[in-house]
Amino acid sequence: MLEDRRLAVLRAIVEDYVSTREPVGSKAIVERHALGVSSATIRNDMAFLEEEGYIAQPHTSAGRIPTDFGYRAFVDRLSGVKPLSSAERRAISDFLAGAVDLDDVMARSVRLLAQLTRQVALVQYPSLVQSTVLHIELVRLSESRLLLVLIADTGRVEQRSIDLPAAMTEDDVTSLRARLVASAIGERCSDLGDKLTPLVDAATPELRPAVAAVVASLFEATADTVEQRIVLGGTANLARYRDSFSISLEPVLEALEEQVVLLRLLGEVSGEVTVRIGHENPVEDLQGTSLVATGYGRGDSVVAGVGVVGPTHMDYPGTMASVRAVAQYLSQILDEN
Amino acid sequence: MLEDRRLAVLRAIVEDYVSTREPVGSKAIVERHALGVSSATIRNDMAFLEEEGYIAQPHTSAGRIPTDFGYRAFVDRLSGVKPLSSAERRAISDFLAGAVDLDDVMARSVRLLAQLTRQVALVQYPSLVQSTVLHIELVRLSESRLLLVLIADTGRVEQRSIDLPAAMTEDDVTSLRARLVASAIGERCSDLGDKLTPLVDAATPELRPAVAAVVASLFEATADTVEQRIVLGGTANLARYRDSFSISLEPVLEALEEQVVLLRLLGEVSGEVTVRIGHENPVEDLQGTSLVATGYGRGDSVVAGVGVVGPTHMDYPGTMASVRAVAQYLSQILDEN
DNA sequence: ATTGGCACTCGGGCAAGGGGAGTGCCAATA
DNA sequence: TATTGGCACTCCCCTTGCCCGAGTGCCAAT
Repeated sequence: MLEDRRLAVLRAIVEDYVSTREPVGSKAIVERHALGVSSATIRNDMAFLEEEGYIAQPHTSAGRIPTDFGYRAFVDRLSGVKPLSSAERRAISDFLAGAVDLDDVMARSVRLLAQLTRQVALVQYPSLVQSTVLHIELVRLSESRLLLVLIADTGRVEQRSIDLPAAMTEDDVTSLRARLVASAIGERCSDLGDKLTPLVDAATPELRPAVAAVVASLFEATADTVEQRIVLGGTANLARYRDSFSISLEPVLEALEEQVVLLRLLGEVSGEVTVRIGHENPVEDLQGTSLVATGYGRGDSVVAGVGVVGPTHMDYPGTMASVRAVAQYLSQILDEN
Repeated sequence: MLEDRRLAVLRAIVEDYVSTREPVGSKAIVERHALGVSSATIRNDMAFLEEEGYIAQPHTSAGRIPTDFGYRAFVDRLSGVKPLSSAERRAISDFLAGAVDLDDVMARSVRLLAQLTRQVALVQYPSLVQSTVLHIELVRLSESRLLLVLIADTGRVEQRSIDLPAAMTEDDVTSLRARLVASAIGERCSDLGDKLTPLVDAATPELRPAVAAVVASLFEATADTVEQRIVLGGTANLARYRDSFSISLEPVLEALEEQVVLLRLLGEVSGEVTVRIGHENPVEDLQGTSLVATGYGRGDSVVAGVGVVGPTHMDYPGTMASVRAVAQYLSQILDEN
């Protein structure tokens, strides 16, 4: 009861601060939220909430702002599910329906998510490790150079050009291609190692180095350290929050340009929407920001992540709804292929 | 003689302003540049330069800053060629040498250029229109879906999935693939139209719609309106210039996220390094910035552009040198393939 | 054409002061 | 015990006024 009202006060502070970006005073709460008590009571509650670490004062005689801990409580216990309007849902499906290939799907998604949330959006390409091989193609560029193309069932296409240790004839290439196709198609990319090493051993001595080079290249292309790609968009939205980040936004922009950092951010997504608030963030330069992310994939398996980075004082319910919705549509598109 | 000194004064103003980012006064010029005249003389020259529109005063009793027109004169008549240090050249070639495929080359180039110039870098993928077809692959995803893969000699790989109007058997696909390969390989992508329409007419009546769909998709993939891709990097560098842009940097970031805008910027590059200063810029939101760009390609033909966007008070000689150098290395890499 | 001298202008920095929002505490009350 | 009105207090922030100095434009002299 009393506890309930205190949480209601916390909710009011979070909501008001998110929308106005200014410290919230006891009087403002009484005016904007019908809590049925006086501002003095609110003040008592606020003193309590501050003691517990949910809120803080920028300086004496200013209103309160939520701490990271306060946002955490808000997200965990106070924010209901905020369904998207049907117009928004329509916009999403329309927007993604027109995509012609995977690159296009990724580009459109990131743009869409940035628009919906008005924040920086991240979308990860489906992981190769989780995919199966749909097709492998070898193209002979010259007598000692090959182009290797790997097509995965998730729509990803990887290419590598290979400098051969020894010349190969067109016939050599054709036969190798046939053998690769026979051994690899339908297999998981992560299993390619086991499936393809026999090919090297089975090759004639003079071709063995060349075959080894091709298999190694295929390996390399599917190794989980390199194969990850993340696109990001909506960085312009950061500029709108220029003064919201205690520090300047340069380190934030810098961090977001590092693929490694982005991978860490989206590395641990699951089927649920995950929220990392401020200091909970593993990346130091992003500890003034929050991350809302989730995974998408075919059926149950998560093949990649999608998410949003923004100021800690973001609209969590709305952002979570948008991220979840985009992830659902991405899963759906993947299923259709 | 007198004219010469006035230009020297302009050069001094541009150089000092670029390095300090503060209005340059007559006394400062006398101190930092050995022009052999007094500050009063410089003042007279400055009054003249201001009248001619080369420089301006932010307010009475402040130093002068160059106008766009002043920068233009500086670039056209005053800036010598600033050769890169051999260390820089080495860094460039080392940096680009490790790339495994075209995507990697593009990603590394943009990163490199952003680092060298400490500004926002743009690199355009080689245009398909200018390329020839190296290989075409058709993969049968299901009985009514195909994946089309087009490999160009510039290293570009385009993919499209196609919903067929009618089912095709594996044999149908194999034979169509053979015919496509026979007609298209070695041709310019822009000529594909002429070369492939006969295939549609030659197809059996029941397959004709399917063949038409494939050819249309191939068309679409090589149409010059869609096929352009530009990567950009180093946006964090914009934040360092936060206050340099008269306006805020949000519109700049926004403009840079529009592919259409980037295409306009790099659309008219030639073999020479081109500089667009402030208002000379065709994109309204970027009229507070300058563009330094050039083309790269195999031999004489320009297949794509590369460039840098930064504040008008940038180090033009240095930036031009970096852009030119990166373009040269890109051309070289293209040649090797 | 160049120079030294001089009056003038204007922006930015600094201190002082008032207004106001918001707080904490206390005594009174249901 | 929880709530409330009242009140004194604190500090931020905006405004005002002021001075300083950098930089200019002009002029008379060379």
